Amino acid sequence: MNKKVRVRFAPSPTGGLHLGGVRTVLYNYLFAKKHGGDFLVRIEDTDQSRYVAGAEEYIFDTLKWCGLEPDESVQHGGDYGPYRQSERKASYRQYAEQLVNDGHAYYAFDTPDELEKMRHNFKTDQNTSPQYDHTIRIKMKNSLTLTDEETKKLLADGTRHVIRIKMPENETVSFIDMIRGEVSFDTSLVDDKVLLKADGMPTYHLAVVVDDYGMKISHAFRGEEWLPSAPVHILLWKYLFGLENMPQWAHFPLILGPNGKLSKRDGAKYGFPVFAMNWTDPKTNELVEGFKEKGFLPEAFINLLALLGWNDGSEQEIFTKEELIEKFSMERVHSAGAKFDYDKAKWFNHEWIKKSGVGSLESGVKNLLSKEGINVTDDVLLKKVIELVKDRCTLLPDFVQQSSFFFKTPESWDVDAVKPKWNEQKKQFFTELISNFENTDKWDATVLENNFQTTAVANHIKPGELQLPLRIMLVGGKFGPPVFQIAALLGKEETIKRIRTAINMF
RNA sequence: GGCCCGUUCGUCUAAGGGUUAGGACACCACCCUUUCACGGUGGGGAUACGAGUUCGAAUCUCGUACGGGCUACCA
Repeated sequence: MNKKVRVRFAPSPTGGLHLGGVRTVLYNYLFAKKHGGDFLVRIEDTDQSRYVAGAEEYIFDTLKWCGLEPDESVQHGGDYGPYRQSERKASYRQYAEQLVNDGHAYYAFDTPDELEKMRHNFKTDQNTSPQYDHTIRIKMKNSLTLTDEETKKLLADGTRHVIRIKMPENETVSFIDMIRGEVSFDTSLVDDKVLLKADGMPTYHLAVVVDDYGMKISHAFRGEEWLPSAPVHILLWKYLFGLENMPQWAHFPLILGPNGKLSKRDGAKYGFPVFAMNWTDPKTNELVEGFKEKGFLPEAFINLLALLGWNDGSEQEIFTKEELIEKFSMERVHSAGAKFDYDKAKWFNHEWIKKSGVGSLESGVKNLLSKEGINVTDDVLLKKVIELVKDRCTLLPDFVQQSSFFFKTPESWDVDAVKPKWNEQKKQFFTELISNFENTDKWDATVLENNFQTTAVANHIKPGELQLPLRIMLVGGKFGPPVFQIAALLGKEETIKRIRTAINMF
C-alpha cells in the first residue's frame, strides 16, 4: 500500500524562527513537493507558560517570505484540522487513558517538590541526574505503587496528577532513520516520560504521535535533538496505532554556531543574524535583526540553508527552489552537524543578486532608497542603475551606497583623496572639459571617455590621474561603477553641474 | 555520570575499496581595473588516532580520543 506523502512542520510559538527551524521546514517542504505530497504545519502550543503572543503570526510570515507556505495549517485550512494542539486537547486524554488501561502507562501523583527531592536523593557520582525510570518509579507515588482503591480515591478527589509511559525493561527498540540507518535503544535506560500533564495538556511526546496519526503523516522529519526521545514515540506508535502505520523518520543534523548548537543569542554575540526575520524578544524587548532585514533575498536564504547539510553530489551550489525540489533527496542529507558560516551565506546572497533580474530587485531597492530620503521618480533610470551596480552589491542595503548619488547630488566630497595631487593645471583641464562636454551631442560613456582622454592629452596630463577627481566630483567618494558610465546615466546637465560645483573645492 | 549521534582543508562539502583526495567560501599572489567590486589565473591548506579485514582503506569492522545532542509536568 502506497501512502500519499504527507509531511509536517511543528513549530512551537515560543520565539522567532531561526536557521535550524527554517531548514527543517525547507527539507520537509522539499521532500513533500518532490514526491507530489502535502506539506502541513501544526502548531505546538500546549505549553501555556511559554506561549508568546504574535509568535504564531511571525512563523507564518516567515514561511511566506521564504516561499514555503503550507498546503494545510491553521491559516490555510485542510481536512485534518484543527492544526493547533491546544484545540485537540480532548483526544489526547482519551489516548493517554487507553494506554493506562492497557498497562502501558500509569497515573503519577508526585508533586514537583517530591520530584525535586527524588532527583536530589538519588543523585550519585555515577548518576548525576536520576530519571523517573523503572528503578525509581517503584519508590514514587503512582498507580503502580498505590492500591487500586487509593488510586481511585486520589483520582476521584481531583488530585493533580500526570500520566507517564511505563517503559518496558530490557527491550531493544530500534527503527530505521532515513539519514542514519538503524538506530537502537535499550528501553531500560529510557525514563518514564510524562505523556499528559497535570493541566490536561499533552506533552510533545503524546501529541506528536496522536497528531501524526490523525493527520495521516507519512514521513516525520525533525532535528537531531529529538533522537533520544524516539524510543518513546516508537513505543507509543506500537501501543496506540501499530508500527505498520508509523511514519518514516529522519533526524536532521544540527546547525552549529561557533560554540555548539546554534543558539538565539549567538547572533548578537558573533554579529550575524540567526532569525529569518526581525524578532523582538518579548522578555527583554530586544530586537534581533533577521536575514530579511539584513538584506538577504529569500531565494538566497533557502539556497544557503538547503546546502547546509545537503548537496546533490555535483559541484552546483546555486539552486532555485524548483531545482531544489527536483534534486532533493533525504539520502543525501548529512548525518554530521554543520557549522554556520556567515561569509559563505553572504556569498550566496551576492550570487543571487547578480543572478536576479532588475525587475525583481527594483521595488526592494526603491524602498531602501526611500528610507534614506531618496524618492525615485524616474523608474527607467532606476532600472539602468540597478543593472549597472548589482554586481557589486552583496547585501541589499549595499545598493544605497552604490546608487544614491544617481538620484541625489553629493552633499560631501572626499576632498582628501584629491587635494594632495591637485593643481592649477588640473583645474584648467576640468574647466576645459566642461566646455567640451557642453558641446557634446552624443552623450554616452564611450564618447565621454574619448572626449576626456583627448582633452587630457591636449593638456599634457595622464588621463588616469584625472579619473579619480572626476569620480569624486560626480559621486562624492571612491566608490561606484565606472565613472564614464555614471556620467552617461547622470546626463549632460547634471554631470556638468556637478563638475562646476566641485571644481573649486580642492 | 548515563544514553544517543557524529568526526575529510579554518568553514561547507565531493570521492559509496584502486583519484596527484575534487569543488566552494575565507585567505594570499598575480592579471584586469588608476574608485570599489565583478571576472580571470595561480598558491598554501584535510581524511582525529590505533588496530584489524583486504593485493589495495578516507571508504568496511573494532577500540580510543575528541565534538555535539538528550537526560523537565519545554518543545
